[in-house]
Amino acid sequence: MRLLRAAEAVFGQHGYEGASIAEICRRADTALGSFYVYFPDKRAAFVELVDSLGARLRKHLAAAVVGLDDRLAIERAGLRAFFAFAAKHRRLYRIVRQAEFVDEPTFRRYYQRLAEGYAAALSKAMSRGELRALDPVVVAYCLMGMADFLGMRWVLWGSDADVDHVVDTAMDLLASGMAPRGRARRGSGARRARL
Amino acid sequence: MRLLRAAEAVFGQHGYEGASIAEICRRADTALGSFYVYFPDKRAAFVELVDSLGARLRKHLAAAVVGLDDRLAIERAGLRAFFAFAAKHRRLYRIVRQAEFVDEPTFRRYYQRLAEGYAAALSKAMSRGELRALDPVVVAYCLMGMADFLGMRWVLWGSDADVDHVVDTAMDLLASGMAPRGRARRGSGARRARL
Amino acid sequence: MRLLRAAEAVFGQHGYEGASIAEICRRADTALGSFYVYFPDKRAAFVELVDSLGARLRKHLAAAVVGLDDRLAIERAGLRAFFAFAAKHRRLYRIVRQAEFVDEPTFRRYYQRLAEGYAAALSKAMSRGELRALDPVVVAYCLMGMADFLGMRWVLWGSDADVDHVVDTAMDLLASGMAPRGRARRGSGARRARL
Amino acid sequence: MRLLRAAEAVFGQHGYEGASIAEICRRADTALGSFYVYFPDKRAAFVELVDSLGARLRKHLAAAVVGLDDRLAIERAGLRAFFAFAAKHRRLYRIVRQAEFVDEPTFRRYYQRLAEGYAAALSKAMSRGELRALDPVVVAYCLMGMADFLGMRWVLWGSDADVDHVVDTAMDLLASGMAPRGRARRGSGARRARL
DNA sequence: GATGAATGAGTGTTCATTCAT
DNA sequence: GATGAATGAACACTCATTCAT
Repeated sequence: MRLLRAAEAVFGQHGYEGASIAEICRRADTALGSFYVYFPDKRAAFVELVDSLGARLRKHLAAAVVGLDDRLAIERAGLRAFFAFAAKHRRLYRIVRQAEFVDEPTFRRYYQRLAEGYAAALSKAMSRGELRALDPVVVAYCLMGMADFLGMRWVLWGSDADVDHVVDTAMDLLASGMAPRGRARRGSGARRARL
Repeated sequence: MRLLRAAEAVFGQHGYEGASIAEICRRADTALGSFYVYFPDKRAAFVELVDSLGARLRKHLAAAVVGLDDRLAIERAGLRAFFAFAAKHRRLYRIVRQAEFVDEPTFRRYYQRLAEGYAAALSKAMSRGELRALDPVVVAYCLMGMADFLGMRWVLWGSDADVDHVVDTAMDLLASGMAPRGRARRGSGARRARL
Repeated sequence: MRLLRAAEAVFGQHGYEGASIAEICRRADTALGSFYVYFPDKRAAFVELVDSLGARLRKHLAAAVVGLDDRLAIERAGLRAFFAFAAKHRRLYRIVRQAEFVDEPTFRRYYQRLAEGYAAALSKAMSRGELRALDPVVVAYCLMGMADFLGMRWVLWGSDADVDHVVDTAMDLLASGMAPRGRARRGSGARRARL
Repeated sequence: MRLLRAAEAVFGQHGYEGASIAEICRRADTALGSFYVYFPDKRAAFVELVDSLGARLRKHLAAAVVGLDDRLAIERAGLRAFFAFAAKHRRLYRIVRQAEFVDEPTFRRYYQRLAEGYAAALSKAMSRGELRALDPVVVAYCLMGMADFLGMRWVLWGSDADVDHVVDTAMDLLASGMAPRGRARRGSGARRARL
C-alpha cells in the first residue's frame, strides 16, 4: 500500500521516534486521518513494517540458496544474499534494531523466525552428516550474529575491505575454525576465542 | 555521579526517547535544572553513558583474560565475561543499539574500539602461530557478532538452555568449524554455512 | 480570528516576552496546539498583529481625512484620528515599539509604510503650493514623531491637559513655526528649537 | 562599575529579555553571584542603566548648547547633539523603548525629566519674546518626538539622506511652520498637517 | 565581599490521535 | 473510505535567583 511504502521510507530515514505520521502521509500523498483507517497506531505500522521486512528477508535468503546442496555453498550464498539485502535496504535494515524499544515481541519474533528456519536446515544437514553435530539453535544464532555484524561493519558503514574478502574470511573461519591446520583436531576439542 | 547512575537506569528502562530528563532527575533526587549543569543536553548524557559502558566492558573483558595464555582459554573466558557483563547490565546493554539512532559516531566508536583491541590480540596470536592466519579485523567482528547475538538470546531474553551449554557449543564451533571431524580438513578449506 | 484577537489582548497587556501562548489560547478558548495550526511561531503571530495594526491605522487615518482638502484641516483631522486610534487600542499601540526587538524588519515596515503614504500626500500638497517645499519624507517623520510622542504623553499616559488643547497647540506650531509673529519671516528662514 | 558597563553592552545587544545575567557576568569577568551584591534584580540593573542613560543624555545636550543664546542656534545644536549621542550609543538608545515594558515608571521618568528641562528652557525663551507663546510642555514633546523619529530613521536605520539635510529641513519646518511664505500668517492662524 | 553549584518554575513547541464532515 | 482541523498531554530546555562556603 502507498502508506506502507511511505512509512518504510520515513521510518528508515528518521528512525521510529523521529518519524512523524504527518510526514508519512505527506509522502504517501494521503490525508492525515487516513493513516488511522489502515493502522490503529503508529506502532502498528512499524510492527507491520518489521514483520514484512523479516518475511522479505527470509524469502530472499531462501531464494538465494535454492537448488544448492553443498552446505558450504549454501552458507556462502546465504551470506552474500544477506549482504545484498542489507545493501539494498540500508536504512530499513537499521530499523529492525529499534524494534527492541518499540515493541520487543516484534523484535524477538524477527530473529526467532529467522533462527527457526535456519536451525531446522542446520539440523537436517547435521543428521545427514554434512555438519558437525552441535546444538543447531546455538549455531544458528552464532551465524546470524556474525552475518549481522559483518553486514553492519562492511555493508552499512562502508568498506575499506571489499565484501568478497569478508565473505571469504568468514567462510574460512566457519569451515575450519580458528585453530591452525596442524593443531586443530588435537587435544580436547574446542580451542580458543575471546569476547 | 548520581545523575549518571540515574540516567543509566532510566535510559536502560525506557530507551533514549522514552526516557525523560524529569525522571532521571527524580531518580537522582536532583532538581531538574541540575541536569544541565552537568550535561549540555539529553544526548550528551546518553553519549557519555554509552562511552563509559564501552570503557567498562573493555576493562571488564581485559581483566577476565589476564594471566591466561592459551588462546582457547582466553576466548572462553572472554565469552563468559561478556555474558556476565551483559547479565549485570541487562538494561544498559540494550541501550547501545539505540545509539545508532541517537548519535551514530558514538555507536560506531563503541564497536570500533572493541574491535581494535580484539583484532590486535588476534593478530598477535596469529603471528605466534596459535591461530590460523585470517584477517584479524574480520575475525574480530565475527566473534563480536556471535557474542552479541548469543548474549541477546540467552542472557537478555532468558534461557531455556543454560549458558554453559551455549558457551561450550560456541567454543566448539570456533575451535573446529562446522565441518564434521573426518571431512573438515579435506578439500578446499572452507566449507558450508548460510546467512 | 479568535486567536488573533486574543493575541492582541495578551501581547498588549504583557508585552511580547511576557505574553504566553498558553494565556493567548486560554483567552481564545482554544487548545494549546491550535495556536500552531494558525501560526508557525509565537513571533509570527506577533508580526501578523503588528502588520495588521499598521494596516488598520493607515485605513483609519485615510478614512478620517477623506473629503477634506484644506491641508490644515487634513492635518488636524489626522492628528485627532490618530489620538482616537491610540486611545481605542491603548495596549496594542504600545506593542509596536517592542517589534523593534522581536522582529526589526516588521518594526521598520510599520513606520515606512506609514511614512510613504504620508510623504506622498505632502509631496502633492507641496507641488500644489499648499505647503512649503521641504523634503516630504523628513517632514513626514517629523510629523509622525510629534504625533507619536503627543499620543504617548496625553493619550496613553493619561492627560492633565485635554487633548483638544494639545491638538491646537501642535497645529499652531506646525502652521506657523516657533518664531513669534513679528519676527518669524525675517532673517534666514529657519529659527530656534533645541533637542 | 564593571558590571554596569557589561550590562550596558549586553542589554544593548540582546534587549532586556534576551540578555542573560550569566552573559553580563561573563563579560564583566565576574562571578554569577556577585551580580546580586550590586543589584537586587535584573530589572534593577536595567533601570539603573536607563536612568544613567537619561542623565548622560541630558548632560550631553546641556553641554552642547551652553554659551549659545540665539534660540535657533540652540535648537539646531541640540538636535545635532542628540543625533551624535544616538549614533554613539546606537544599541543603548534602542533600549530606552523597552523600558516601557520592563518598568513603566522608569520609562516615563526618562522622558519626563527630559521634557521638564526642555519645557523650562522654552518657557523662559517665550517669556523673553524669543518664541511664540505656546504651551511649552506640548512643544517640548513635539520637539522630542521629532528628534526621536528623525534619529531612529536617519541615525539608527542608516541614512540615504545625510544628517545635515535632515537637520536643516527640520529646523526650517520648526522655524517657519509648514505654510508657504506668502500665506503663512494670514487667515485663521494654524494651517495644515496630518498625523 | 565574592563565588558558582543548585534550584525549579515556566516556556515554546511537537505530534499522535480523534471526530465531525 | 477519506479528510484535516482541532486537541492537549508531554517534553527539553532556560535562567533569574539563592545560599552555603
